[in-house]
Amino acid sequence: MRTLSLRNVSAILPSMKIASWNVNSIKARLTHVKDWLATAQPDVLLLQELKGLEFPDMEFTALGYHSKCVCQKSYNGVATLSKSDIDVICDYLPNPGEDDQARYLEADINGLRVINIYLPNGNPAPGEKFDYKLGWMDRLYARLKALREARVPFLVGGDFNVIPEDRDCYDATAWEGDALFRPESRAKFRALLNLGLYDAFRIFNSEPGQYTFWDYQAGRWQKNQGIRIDHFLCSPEVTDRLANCAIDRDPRGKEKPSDHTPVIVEVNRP
DNA sequence: ATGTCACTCAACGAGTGA
Repeated sequence: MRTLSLRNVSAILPSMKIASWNVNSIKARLTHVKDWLATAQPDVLLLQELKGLEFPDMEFTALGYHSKCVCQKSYNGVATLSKSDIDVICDYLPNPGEDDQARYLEADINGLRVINIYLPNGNPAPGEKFDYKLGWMDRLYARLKALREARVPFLVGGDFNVIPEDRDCYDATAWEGDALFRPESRAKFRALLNLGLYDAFRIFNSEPGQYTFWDYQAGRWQKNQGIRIDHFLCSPEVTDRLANCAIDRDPRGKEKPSDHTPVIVEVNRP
């Protein structure tokens, strides 16, 4: 009798499901997140905008998830949940300066480098906050460039607070001048792509009207007047392993929802 | 549509950020 090689065993395992979700307060959204984990069953979930120092890690342990978080009082905050061990590489954007805000968590999970980001909003623009956003994007660029040069297969997911193209916005005119849509922000987003990264969603979907965020105000959700600002960018090695990328609109339609909804990628095992 | 939601301080609402 022949024994399966490790490679063959690996090949028959299901793909790894990795999701990202800006929850706009983990305290306010705990039930939503637990319910979604139970139905969607992702292997990894990247959370952004936790908005507090307390992170309910035991709630997720009870559901079979390890967790690592970077927290800050009142604002920002990111956490990575995973069914497998999380080996934290860095909990701040390392280069070429240091972060005073909780927006970055880089970790190895199942041999894959998974980076969770909450990119600064940057409004009002122009101004100090917009400058901070652009500087943060420069530092992200430097970090991802280093990973590319070191040939580290990775994916970076999270709330990028950037509308990449006109088709990612219900009304380009309405968003003109906004920090999420300004040419400077979009140019820096394209610079990330020019490192050789791929926008996972656009590998599998080309239609307009596909959004991840709808403002609470003015019935934007009911009218599907949203923007696509939550993304997964993948290095070429990971892009070659992509099985799918999709937006799950369901959580946005629940009672007391976050203004964002999850994005999910499926990555085949190597 | 000046439209909502969540945070904090200190309060029973105002200011801030998204």
